[in-house]
Order: sequence, then C-alpha cells, then structure tokens
Amino acid sequence: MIQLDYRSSVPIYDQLINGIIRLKMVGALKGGDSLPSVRALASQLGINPNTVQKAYAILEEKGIIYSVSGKGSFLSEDEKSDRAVMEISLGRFKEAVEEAHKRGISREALISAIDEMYKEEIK
Amino acid sequence: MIQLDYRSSVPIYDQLINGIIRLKMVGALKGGDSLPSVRALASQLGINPNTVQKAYAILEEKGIIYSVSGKGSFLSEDEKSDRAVMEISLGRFKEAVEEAHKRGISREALISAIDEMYKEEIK
DNA sequence: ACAACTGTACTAATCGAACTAATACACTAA
DNA sequence: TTAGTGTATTAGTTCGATTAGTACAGTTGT
Repeated sequence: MIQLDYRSSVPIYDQLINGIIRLKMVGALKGGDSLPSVRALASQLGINPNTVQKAYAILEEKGIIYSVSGKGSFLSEDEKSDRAVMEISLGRFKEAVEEAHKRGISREALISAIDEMYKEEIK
Repeated sequence: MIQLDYRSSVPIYDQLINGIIRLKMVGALKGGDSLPSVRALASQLGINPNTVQKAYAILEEKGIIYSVSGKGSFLSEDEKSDRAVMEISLGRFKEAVEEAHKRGISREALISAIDEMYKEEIK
C-alpha cells in the first residue's frame, strides 16, 4: 500500500500522487484497475477526504486516472498515460541531475552513485 | 550571486544554504574566504537578517563555514568541509536515484538522462 | 574611549500553504 | 429507495517560514 510520512515537508497529497504513480510503475496497478473511493482511502489512511480528492484531481488532470461520478476512479489505459507516468518519474530525476551538474559534479560520480544503488541487479 | 525563488516551496534559508554550497563546489568560493555579513547579505537580497543567520547557523553546524563574533563568517578550510559539501550535494542525487529505483526505472534510462544533460562535455 | 562594524539570542507578530471539518448536490447501482 | 460514488464550496485550524524589533557581546580602527 501507500506509505505516508506525516513528518515530511512533502504534502500528503503529493505523497499520495507519488504512491499511486509508483504502484503503476511497479505494475501493482494496471490500466482499468479501480482505485479506492475518496472516502474509503481517506478513512483507511486517517486523513481528510478532501486531501484524497485533491490528489485524485491532479492525477486526473495529468491523464493518469479518470473519475466517473457515481462509479469511482480508475487508472487510464491509453499509452499517453504511460508516458505521463514515466515523464513524471524521470522528471524528478532530471532535476537532480541538473542540480548536480550545476554544482560541477562529474558524470562519472553520478554513475557511481547509480551503480551503488543498482549493484544487486548488475551482478 | 545567489538566486532566490520566492515562489518556491523550498524555504529561503535552504536556498541560501544550497547557493553557498554550490558556490563552493564550483570554486567561486574557497576555504578562508569571508562571507557577506548577516545584515549585508540580508539587505542585499531583501530578506530578513534572521533568515540569513539561520542559514549560516546550519552551515556552521555542518562544518562548512565558521563564524567569529565581531569578525564575520568564513568558509572552512579543512578537508572535512570539502567532504561535507560533496556529501550533501551527492546526497540529494542519491535520493533521486533511490526514488527512481523504487519505481522500477532501469539503470540505462537513468544514464541516458545524465548523458542528455552532460552531452556538451562528452563530445 | 568611541563609533561602527561583526555574530548571536530572544520574543512576538505575520503570513501562507496544507489540512481539516462540515455540508451539499448529482450520479450510479443494487 | 438506499447506499455507495465523485464533485464542489466555505470556513476554520494548524504549523512552519518569515518578518520585525530589540538587545548583548566581541572586534576593529580612529
């Protein structure tokens, strides 16, 4: 499920958005799957329904989910959605790369950091 | 100089900290160099002296600068400081790598993103 | 000694975004 | 009809960041 860190400065709705995107990236959620209702997810996580709705609204705006009044919210199935998800995930990484680049960190230092994280899979 | 984005959700004092670290990474500031006084930098940037002091206090805590009452604030010269700076810069990047890893993004996709940013230097 | 700087410390007030709370309405399905 | 869904709106709360003002101690140059 989605892990929330209430102490983090990252807004809850942002953590929700990231969580759902991640579940899709990992394959735990697929196109057409239904999401928990606004109220259900809110009570499950102990937060306000408005916060969930805000997250859903933003995800819908990005074309990653779609909502139908009276029925529920579902993950989009078109490939545009897939691209949006990858775009967002890579987008954050690119920001970090740009930041590192501005600081004069070498390409090799970055790749080392990556390999350190991915080493289990390299062998 | 240091660029501030007042619209950003990143606190001003954090932007200050990053800015100074970046100036050191790039070599614009070196060990022993004096920093602007708390009041001078504040008025130059149009912010409150307390905000600058907070940034300086945190930088001092990390060993990146040191302050002397009545004299001013200066960049540390020991290599421990250099390591701290690199640590912090790389630390943010590593977080991004971990995030991408959790999402199932491949090592190759990350390296492509890096090369895209560093392409001018590769040729 | 004095004036003009420096860093440091403290308290109070302000501001804004995030979040909560409560309610209402329209749609869908059993 | 009843119970679930999404959506919308308004008001209030909470908390961290920031500002504001003041004070004190050390340094430097005159």
